[in-house]
Amino acid sequence: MECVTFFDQVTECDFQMLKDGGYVNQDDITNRLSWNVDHTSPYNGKFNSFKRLCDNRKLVLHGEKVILQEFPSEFLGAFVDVYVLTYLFEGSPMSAYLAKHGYRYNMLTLVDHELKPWADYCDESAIKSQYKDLIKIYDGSMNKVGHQSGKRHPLSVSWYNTQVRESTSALRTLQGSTQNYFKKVADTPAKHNAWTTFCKYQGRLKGERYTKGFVAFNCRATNEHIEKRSMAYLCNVFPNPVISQYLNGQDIKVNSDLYALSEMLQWIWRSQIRRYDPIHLFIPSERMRSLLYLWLDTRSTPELIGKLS
DNA sequence: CATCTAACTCTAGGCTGCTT
DNA sequence: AAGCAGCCTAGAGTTAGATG
Repeated sequence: MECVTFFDQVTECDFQMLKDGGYVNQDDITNRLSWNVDHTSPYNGKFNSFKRLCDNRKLVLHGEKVILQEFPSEFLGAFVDVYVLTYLFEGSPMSAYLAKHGYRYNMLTLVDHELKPWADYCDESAIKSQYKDLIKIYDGSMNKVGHQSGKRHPLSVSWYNTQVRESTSALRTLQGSTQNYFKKVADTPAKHNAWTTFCKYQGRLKGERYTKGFVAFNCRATNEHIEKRSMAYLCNVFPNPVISQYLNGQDIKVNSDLYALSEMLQWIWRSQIRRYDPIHLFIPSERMRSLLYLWLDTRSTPELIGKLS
C-alpha cells in the first residue's frame, strides 16, 4: 500500500497565498494541514479539492514547502484487525509508516488454511532452489556500464540525468547492449521480450526487437505480460529521499536495498516465471543484480535482512 | 463512412569485423 | 572460437490523411 505520496496540485505560490490569507492552518505537532472553517461564508472555488483533502486529514507539511498526501493513520485505528497481504513487508514504505505512527503488527502466514506465525514458516529454500534453475541471469561484459565504484549509483535516475546532461556515450552503449542481449544472448523473438527503464528515458533506450515490450518499472498486479521470457531491467531504484526522510524522522529505517529488491521482484514476476517457466534476465546494474543473487541464495527474508544490514 | 495509400516504424535475419 | 558491435534489407505491421 502506498501510504505517502507527493501532493503537487497546489503550487508553492498558491500555498503561500492560502497560508497568508489564513485559509490553512498547520498543526504544531503533527504538521498536518487543516482548512480554516468559516461557517458564515463557506469557501467554494478553485481549491475545493485541496480543502477536501485537508478536511479528510490527508495533507501534511514536510519542512517548509513540501506537501505530502498521507493515509490518515487514525483510520487504521478504527478497525479491530487490519490484514495486509504482501511479500518483503520490511522493505515497504508501509512498514516505516506504521512504525512512525506507533502501530505494531504481527507477521503471519497461511499454512493449511490457518494463520501461523510467519517466523516459523518463512523458509523459502525449496522454492528458491527451483527458481535458481529457472532464472538465467546474464553475466558478461555488457554489465560493465552498471559497475559499482565509490559513491556512484549507475542506472539510478540521477545517473541517467547526468549522462544526458553531460551527453556521454553511456546511454547509446546501454541501448546497443540491450539490443545485442535480446538478439544474441537471449535469442527470443520480440513478442517474448520485456524491458524497462525510468519512463523519461524510454524513448532514448528503445531499440530493435524490444521497443514494444516496454513494461513500466513499477508495474504490478497484472497478468498481461505472462508471455515474456527475456527481460532487461535497466534501473537502479532507490526509495524517494524526501519521503524516506519524512518516514525516517524518528530514526526508523526504510531499508533501501530491501525496497529496491521488492520493486524488482514485482517487475520480474510479471513474466512467465510466475507459472514456473524459465526466463532470461539482463540486469546491468551491479547493485540490483547482486540483490537478486543474494535473494536467491538466502533461505528466508530474516536471513536476507541480516545479510543486508 | 469505409477503404486506400504513402510514410513510417518495427522485426527477423544476415553479414562483417572487432576484441578477448 | 566465442562474444560483442554495427551495419543492411525485405517484409510485416501501424498510422494519418486523402479519396471516393
